[in-house]
Amino acid sequence: MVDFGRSDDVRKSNRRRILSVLRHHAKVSRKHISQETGLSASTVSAITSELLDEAVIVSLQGAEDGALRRGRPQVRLSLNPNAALVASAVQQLDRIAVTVCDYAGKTVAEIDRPFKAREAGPEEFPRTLIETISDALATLPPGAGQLERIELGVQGITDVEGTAMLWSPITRYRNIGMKEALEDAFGVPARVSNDCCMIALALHWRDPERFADNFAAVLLSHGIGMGLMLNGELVTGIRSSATEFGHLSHMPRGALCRCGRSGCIEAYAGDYAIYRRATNAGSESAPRNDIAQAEMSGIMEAAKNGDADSIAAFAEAGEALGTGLANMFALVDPFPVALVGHGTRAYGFIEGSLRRAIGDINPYVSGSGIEISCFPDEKPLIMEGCTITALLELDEEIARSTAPHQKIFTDAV
Amino acid sequence: MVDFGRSDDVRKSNRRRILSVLRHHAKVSRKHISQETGLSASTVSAITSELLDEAVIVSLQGAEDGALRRGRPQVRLSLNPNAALVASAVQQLDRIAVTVCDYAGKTVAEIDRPFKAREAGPEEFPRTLIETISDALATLPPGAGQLERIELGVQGITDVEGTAMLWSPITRYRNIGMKEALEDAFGVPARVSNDCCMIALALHWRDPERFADNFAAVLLSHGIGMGLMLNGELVTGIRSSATEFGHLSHMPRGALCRCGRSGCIEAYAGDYAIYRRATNAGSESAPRNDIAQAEMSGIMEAAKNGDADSIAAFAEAGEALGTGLANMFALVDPFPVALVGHGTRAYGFIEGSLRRAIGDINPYVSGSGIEISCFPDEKPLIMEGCTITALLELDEEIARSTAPHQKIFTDAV
DNA sequence: ACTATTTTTTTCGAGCCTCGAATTAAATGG
DNA sequence: CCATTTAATTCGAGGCTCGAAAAAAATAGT
Repeated sequence: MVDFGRSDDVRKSNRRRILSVLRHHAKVSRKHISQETGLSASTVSAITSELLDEAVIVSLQGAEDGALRRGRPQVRLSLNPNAALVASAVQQLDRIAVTVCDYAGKTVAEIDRPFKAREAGPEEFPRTLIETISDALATLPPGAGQLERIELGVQGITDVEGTAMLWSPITRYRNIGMKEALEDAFGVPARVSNDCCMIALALHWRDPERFADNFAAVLLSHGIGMGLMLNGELVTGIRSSATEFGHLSHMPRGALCRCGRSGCIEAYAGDYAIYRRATNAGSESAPRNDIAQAEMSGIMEAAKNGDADSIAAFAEAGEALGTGLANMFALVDPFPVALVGHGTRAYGFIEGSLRRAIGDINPYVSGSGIEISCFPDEKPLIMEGCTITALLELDEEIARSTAPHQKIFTDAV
Repeated sequence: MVDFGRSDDVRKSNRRRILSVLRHHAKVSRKHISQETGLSASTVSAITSELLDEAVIVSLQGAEDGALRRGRPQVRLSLNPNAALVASAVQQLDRIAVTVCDYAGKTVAEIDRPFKAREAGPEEFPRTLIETISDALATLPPGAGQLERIELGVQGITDVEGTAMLWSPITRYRNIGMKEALEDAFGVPARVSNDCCMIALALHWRDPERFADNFAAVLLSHGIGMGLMLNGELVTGIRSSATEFGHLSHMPRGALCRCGRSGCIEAYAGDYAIYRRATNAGSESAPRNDIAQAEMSGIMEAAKNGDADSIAAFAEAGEALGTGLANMFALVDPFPVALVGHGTRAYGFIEGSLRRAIGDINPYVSGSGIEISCFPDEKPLIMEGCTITALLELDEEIARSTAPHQKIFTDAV
């Protein structure tokens, strides 16, 4: 329950709703906002003129699209691109990417450069990031808005407050603080989030029909991650970021996981697990962490040519994923699933056993009824998720910052 | 985000907050309410006098407790017991219990009588319930309030709307509608909920320190159930009621579960599973569903005397439960756990392997750090959960029903 | 060219609601 | 019996939303 008592909280809430409409639709008239929110035309008029004064939105003259109709034309309103800038960043095993977007969501600068995470010391993570963001900002023309927020997506575990990478597969260092360094460098709020959570937010934003209030995004990569949305809210841990789907127990006392335990889903479905099984290396053998994409392609090729071990490797991966999903479905009923990352290239070899495991474990669910879609490239999704997160936070802040309404009276006639 | 636009929504919200304070503390002064809610004294005065007019609350004269202090004494306010009645019911395998409480939460009538669920036809479930509630109401003196709500707790799966028992271990019939029959019979809103959810709510209400915003209640009985609270909200399925914790996969292709699948947690930790393992009956043998408490006590006795199979039975149960809990902890970080039901009598035999499994699977969590408490008797908890649910719904309805404030002017002097 | 019509947006007054200040109420202490 | 202290109520100010009326800005028709 929202905690509000005074009546200007009503104004804040209505500002929020109006900004939300503007965030969803590029150009909307006051009329449209009024219909969408259920607020009266007078209220919409009052709030939008406030937002115009604050230069949060702009009104677009002319450029009327569509048939000319009789009557006073609707004035289209839009978020003011120059109201702010947000920086989104993705730090991965081998690359670092930064995107700067304006307040209307358009990308205005992009950098994607190599970064050797394994060889980097703990202080290099924030430092490289600060450098890259600075470089991206330097490319902007002087007229652009001010940077207002930074959002970073990384693999691994972060704390719910978004201050640090508690653990990440891309480095052996723990507890690398990011938030504070970024905030000190740029003087604006920053957060670090789990990549899978960002992917889920991006999908929810991209296709709210399919990825509505309940769905999961599963990242199939060297490891296995999940971003889970339930009731329209991202599920995070109580203290740490993510639903560690990859480390659910699939098979007690089973295959060795790179986390050191046995029988995790990842120990069957991660790249290293598939590689290990396909090369018949024994489920207790140490996970390799330097498997090239070409090697995975080789296994797919072998499977295509009927190699029994390769086929079994993918089948066991599918079974582990399916069992894990079935467990999720037992907890909260079935929901659509997005598979993301390069692991989806082998979807053809995985799907059968995955669906069988879902069906096996939960007979109330026809295994084939689950909607599964694949997105091979995770990076743009992570980036999009970071951007939308930053923008929505900004919207929230703007909605809340309602200065006491002051009318200015002048003596002049 | 709460959807509110008009300013009387503020009043509704503040009514809600004041009612919430009154629900938590038996006798509170306006002063205290003002401090607790942060609302001004004048607002509290206005709203409480409204609530007094509506006879939702009463003001207690005299009966001052504590030291007499200088100054005008605080007037204690309380919820008006006669404002309403709510009926709570628990329908189990062998008994049906009904409790009627007044609006202040005091039990005013109770019935607990035998009911043979296995032999009952589908229509007997609502019918027996209606009879028992009627009988309970008949014992009340005429001055008592009006029945306003009915809340039923049952084992098994219900739909999120609370209309029907979709599946329950106490009967072979599916999809037994309860809500409509009860509403038709008594003319007030009714709901049917999963028993474990009610247990979780009761614990949250009883001991908000220990069972705060994140915890789980696990029912150890013939089957295994879970009520899960995250971020202060009960987790339910998308369509059906409950976190089917008992049917998470513990061991793929493992022991036969009474649900027909293999390897569920319940197939290791339910009474029938412990019995099966202790009697060395083979993990594929059909579950017995008529195991008496005495038989379970016998197994505990045997374990106490060193019987290897009995000890193994409990140890395997603990491992299955621990693995399941570790999976939950991987999803949302560790949280306190309440074990509920007669299965907790064997906690001494279960704890070791349970904690080992938690530690095994999640090394970040010292297995012994998880707070586990036992509540052998589940029935009063289910009942309490039903009552508090009904009362809170009533509070919500009363908070919302703010008639347009009408001052009555009379001509008389 | 000019007026009627249509549609959108703004302005204005009424009605709620909360708050702080002032007032009233109800007790104790000397 | 009056001063003091604390609680509760009353009253006016200010903010907010809403509906009605007015103003603005276009087209349609003569």
